[in-house]
Amino acid sequence: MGNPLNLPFDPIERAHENWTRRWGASPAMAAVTSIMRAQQILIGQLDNALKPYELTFARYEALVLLTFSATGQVPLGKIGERLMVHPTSVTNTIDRLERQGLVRRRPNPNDGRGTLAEITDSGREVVEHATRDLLAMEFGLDCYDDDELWQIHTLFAKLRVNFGDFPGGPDTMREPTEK
Amino acid sequence: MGNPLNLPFDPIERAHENWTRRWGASPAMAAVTSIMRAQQILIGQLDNALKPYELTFARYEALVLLTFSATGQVPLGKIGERLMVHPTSVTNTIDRLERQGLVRRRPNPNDGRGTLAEITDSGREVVEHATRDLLAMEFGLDCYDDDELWQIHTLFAKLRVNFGDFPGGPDTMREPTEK
DNA sequence: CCAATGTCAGACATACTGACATGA
DNA sequence: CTCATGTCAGTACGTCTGACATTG
Repeated sequence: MGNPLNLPFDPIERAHENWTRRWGASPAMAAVTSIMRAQQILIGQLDNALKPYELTFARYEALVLLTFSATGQVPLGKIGERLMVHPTSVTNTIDRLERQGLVRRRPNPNDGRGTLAEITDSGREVVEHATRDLLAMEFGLDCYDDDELWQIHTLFAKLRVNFGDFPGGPDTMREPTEK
Repeated sequence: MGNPLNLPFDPIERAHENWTRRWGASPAMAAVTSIMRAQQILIGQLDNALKPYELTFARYEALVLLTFSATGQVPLGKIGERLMVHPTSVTNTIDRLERQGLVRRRPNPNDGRGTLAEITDSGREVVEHATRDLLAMEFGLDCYDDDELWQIHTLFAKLRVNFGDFPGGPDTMREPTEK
């Protein structure tokens, strides 16, 4: 349901009221539901904006990652790590990008087991255009000012640290310490 | 990838640095990526907690909605509306719940075209247990205090209003006005 | 021998499209 | 007649598991 609901009321608020009546207030429940819907809205907006390029947001992210590398080549394993996706998903994503001619597979010269994904000229071109489009729509977050966007980022960094994505602390977090 | 990444650095922060170097700072890009990862983490935690009951979070939500109804019956269309999912997804969800014996389909006596989903006794039992488990883990958001949870809810209500889910304004939003 | 890399097959969840039967 | 409700078939995408060949 990547379409606006157009309801006369807030379905999440409504659910939370019923919930409270039954099991007691749970701000966590309300928050989780909000996050789920937000993600659903955003992925819909992004995939829609990328449709002209026959990209999904996942494939777009992979392409962008490749342009960040000096050589335009990245081992598949590292792609999965950086994009936080499963190895088999990487295989799948690169398969599609390769079929579209945006990426090429190459044997990794430094590791006979490994494979590199290399972005093609066509891939670089597509990334530039797609990025312009996404920036123009502010990634679907145009209703927020920079302060709020930063708030979101900070808020969820906490969740990711708590989950174990990365250690947190002054070295990996943005909050400037004395340094 | 519903597992902790265990990286020595924050991959999102890293991506944002590269991004900034290439296209200029985009807090929206950082925020979107954070939201995506947060959702991925949460859905993993929730589905994991619900595994003993052979439920996904989506199916759990449907069950909860049914318990909110006085009669335990809700038309399929209304389920889709409240849970913000596609009609065909509702059919699918109810199919599975029915196969599990947690829900029964009944013809809608008030509308010959329609179908009601009715929760079974077994379904009610499962919801109670599952809910206890989810509350115990605070829906995966145990790293936040009530203030932060409320902040999340408010922040994303803005996005949902902006997208067109519901009108917003004092009647549908929590922010108390003079009334 | 053990560990890591990537692929493949298969299962599952969700979303969406288009077509359809039924009934309001 | 038109519109709404729900189902079905088919497609796409992403996740995950388990098995596997290859190489470090």
